[in-house]
Amino acid sequence: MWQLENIFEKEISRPTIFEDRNVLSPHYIPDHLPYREKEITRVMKQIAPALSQKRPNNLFIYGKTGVGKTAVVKHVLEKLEETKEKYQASVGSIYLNCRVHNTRYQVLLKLAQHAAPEESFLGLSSTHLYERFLEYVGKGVVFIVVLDEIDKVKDLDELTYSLTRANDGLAKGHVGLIGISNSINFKEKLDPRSKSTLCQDEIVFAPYNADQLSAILKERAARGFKKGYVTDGAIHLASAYAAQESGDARYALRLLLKAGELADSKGKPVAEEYVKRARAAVEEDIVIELINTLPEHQSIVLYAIANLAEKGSKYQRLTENGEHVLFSGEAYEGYESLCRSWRINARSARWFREYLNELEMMGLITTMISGPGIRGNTRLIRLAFPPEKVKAAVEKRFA
DNA sequence: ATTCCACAGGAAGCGACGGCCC
DNA sequence: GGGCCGTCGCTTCCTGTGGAAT
Repeated sequence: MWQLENIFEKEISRPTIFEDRNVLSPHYIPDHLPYREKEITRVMKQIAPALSQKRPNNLFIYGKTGVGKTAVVKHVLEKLEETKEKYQASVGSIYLNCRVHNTRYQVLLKLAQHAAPEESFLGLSSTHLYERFLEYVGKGVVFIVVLDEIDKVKDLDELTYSLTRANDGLAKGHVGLIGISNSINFKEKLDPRSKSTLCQDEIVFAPYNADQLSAILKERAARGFKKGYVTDGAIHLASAYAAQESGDARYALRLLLKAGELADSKGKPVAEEYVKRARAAVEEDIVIELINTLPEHQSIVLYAIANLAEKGSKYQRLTENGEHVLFSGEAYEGYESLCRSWRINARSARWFREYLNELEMMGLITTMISGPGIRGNTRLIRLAFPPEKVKAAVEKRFA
């Protein structure tokens, strides 16, 4: 008992270089969003009519991950809530992430629950939920619905239809829709009608460049770490890395946080070397995550390749720069025997080739076609990451 | 030049599954 | 709730390709 308490106390009282770790978390929404002033005003303009009980415009927001789409919209919603208090406007809003609520029913359920928080909607049809929501809006409320990752909704056409139809059927009150997505091609798949209602206005968020990322990181670092515990060099390096990776601020923050953790365990300020190590660590986290979500047979194929790459074989060749490569035929044999020992039915060779293509697309392996010097027309496979790490990740998944 | 090898990847088809329609 | 249709994941079959062996 005593020991346990002491460990807790020790952990708590241990000196740390962090001032407030939350500021560095990807979920944190800062009050100030640098380089997004234009976007903020545009979003505000679209929904401003709501404050004078008029119908707001629907809006579609597009941009790659980590460019501040969600942060901007959440920020605007907060401002909207503040302002409505002041003007006593009858305005409501809800933010939903469609990865969690990915059907028409689930979205409508959240809307109904928002409309009548004390009621239970267990076992009710989506029509009923919809009616309940309309009843609420019909009292003269202007309601803003934000659907983040809107491309994840399975029956989006039906959902947008319901929500826009609400406007036609109501004498008082309006519904405004804001859709957020990181894939622009997805809207081409939409029914033309939902496309035209949803995309009344569009905003495209551009990726951040290295200087902008640097400024963002600096601002966060100033609040996340204790004074003087982050070097400018570290910040510049982290932003440079992230700028290469499609200007993703979330990635930049992840790097900084990881570098912070590494430095913290040594009680040293965050310097460039920690950022470098953080990049490797973050990269590894991402790869492990990727392997964890791989379909069963793809992970077995990967494991088989790692196995062969590790222990080598008679067919194994070396490229000019001395790296190990495998023949696809032999990799298939390895996969087959692995399946046998794990008592799993192996897929056909044809499908195996398809798996190879997918693994290559995910960057877990690289392949090249055999040139002169090798009999036949085959692919040479090379693992993109150290075999031990790949094997460990697969084993963890399989256990 | 011809045949053989060791595959790549397209085409067709098959069974299971999910959604939709009456 | 049963019939139908589209799609997914997969197998089987097949033609193509590029270099090696003869």
